[in-house]
Amino acid sequence: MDSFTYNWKTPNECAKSSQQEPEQVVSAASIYFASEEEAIGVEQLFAEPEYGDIVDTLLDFNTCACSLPESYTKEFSASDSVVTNSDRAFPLDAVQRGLSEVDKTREKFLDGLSNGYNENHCSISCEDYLLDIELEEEIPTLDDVTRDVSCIENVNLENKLADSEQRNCDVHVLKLSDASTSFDHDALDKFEDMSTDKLLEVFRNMFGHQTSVADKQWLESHMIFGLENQEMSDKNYCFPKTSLDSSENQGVKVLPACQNLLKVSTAFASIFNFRTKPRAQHVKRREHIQWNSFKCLSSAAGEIQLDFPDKWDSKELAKENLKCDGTKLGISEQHLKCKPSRGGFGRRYYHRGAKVSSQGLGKRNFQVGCIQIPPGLPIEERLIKREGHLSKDCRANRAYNSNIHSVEAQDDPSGTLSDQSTDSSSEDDWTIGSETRGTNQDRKHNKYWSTTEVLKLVEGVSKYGVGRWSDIKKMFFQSSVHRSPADLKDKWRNLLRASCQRLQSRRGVDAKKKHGKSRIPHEVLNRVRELAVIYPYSRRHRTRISPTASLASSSNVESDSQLSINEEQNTLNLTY
DNA sequence: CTTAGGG
DNA sequence: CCCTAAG
Repeated sequence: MDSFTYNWKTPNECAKSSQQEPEQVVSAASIYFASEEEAIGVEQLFAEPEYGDIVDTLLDFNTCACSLPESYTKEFSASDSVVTNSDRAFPLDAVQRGLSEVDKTREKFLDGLSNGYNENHCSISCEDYLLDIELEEEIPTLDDVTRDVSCIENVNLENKLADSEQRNCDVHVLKLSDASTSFDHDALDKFEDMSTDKLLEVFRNMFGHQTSVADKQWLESHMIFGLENQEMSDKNYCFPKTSLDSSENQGVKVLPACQNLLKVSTAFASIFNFRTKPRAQHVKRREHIQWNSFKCLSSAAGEIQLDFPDKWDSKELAKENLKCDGTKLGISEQHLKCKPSRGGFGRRYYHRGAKVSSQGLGKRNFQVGCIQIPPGLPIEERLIKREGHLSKDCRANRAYNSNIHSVEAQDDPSGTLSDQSTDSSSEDDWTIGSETRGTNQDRKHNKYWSTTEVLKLVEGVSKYGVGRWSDIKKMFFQSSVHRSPADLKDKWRNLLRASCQRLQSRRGVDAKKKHGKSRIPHEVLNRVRELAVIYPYSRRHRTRISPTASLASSSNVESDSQLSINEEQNTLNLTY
């Protein structure tokens, strides 16, 4: 897997997990400073008295400027890469030596560091810190790759990424080498002839600040490293952006390990970039610096495992999103209960059901709690009427309750579309809901549509067209009991609205950000618009609105749906 | 039974 | 998400 595995955990957690997950232990050194200033920053941090011990034992700044993980060195060494140079790599044996000596100091250090930092504080700080760094615009994350898929086949993109890891490494090495071809290595030789004082002066001129370290070898290596970084930044090199186009996905060029490496180094650049960051900002982030620096250094000693924070892990992020959805679900349902407009029929109706239930009719009432009973009829009559008027959904749910497992056993016949996460979670929710619905569940399924489901819907519409909802349901949503054809229709209507709104917001002021990021990828919405042009949403609606009417009303204020219909008509008029 | 459309 | 009208 990745050469870099960072556990952003507190010391205690790390100590525990290091025993539980030994396979995640990285090779001894796993810091890679993207810039000279990063290294200096760490050095300055540990130059402070309270960290003096740890500096001497953990990091040997006299002998190295940066460190690379063993696997990384192996991978790149054959290609004459910029970043691999043995005299700049962290001496592994030194680290391991320090490892045995450092136990007591480390404990002391951990105590000192965690003083005033409870675990929550640490994690929050890390998160805040990470949020503070704006990296996403520059580097596409793995999550972006998997989220911004434009068609369903790309769901397995992650696997492709993993499979092509080695190949892409070569690509990167080549690029890196290219970036350094113009680098004047001969100029570096003169460093050897310089005195230490001269080197210090050159160092100061080169990096803009004085170093407290006067070791000649250290200075040389730092300057070489800085020059090379300068070279790379002059070239404005960045990792190739991943194309979201499905036709190019076979050659995904972002290597996760390298990507993460870049992120880590960029993060450090952000921390230790004293020249570009205002002083106040630096001071403000001091606690972050200490904590993150500690983590990196500890990981260099192979003691503390560092994991990538959730923000960088697409799977974890997806899980978080699911969790968030669940939370939102709860909130929204609570909210719905309090909303007078919506709560109207559902809650009142439930109270009637409870009355009936108290008269010995038992659990059935929970199951029909969603059916509206005409008031005034005797209870028995109401029940009979209810049975006759049982909606499709309620019948389906009843059947579902009677044989949950058999329904669950059904699988998606298409086989290409797995919606396990949403299905299982929603079904779990539903199982719970059916037991407790009497008290706090008015609506049967207030389950948010996942991106996968939206993709399936788009796929279905593109295959069958708009209007054949039951066909789409049979074909793509057979395993999703809680998505009725009407739901698909409703969702399509909402998607249409969303895509239209997005179009409008792009024209004018981008007010969408107020409501947070839409989870629906742009590509999907674009596809929805395409399909809306091909398959007009409503034939009835179209015939109802005459072209003259649309022209007459075009100057007036219109609702989004009407506007979208009119837009479709205009497009259709143009194309036909 | 399915769909469109309103709420 | 639910309901109703219409086919």
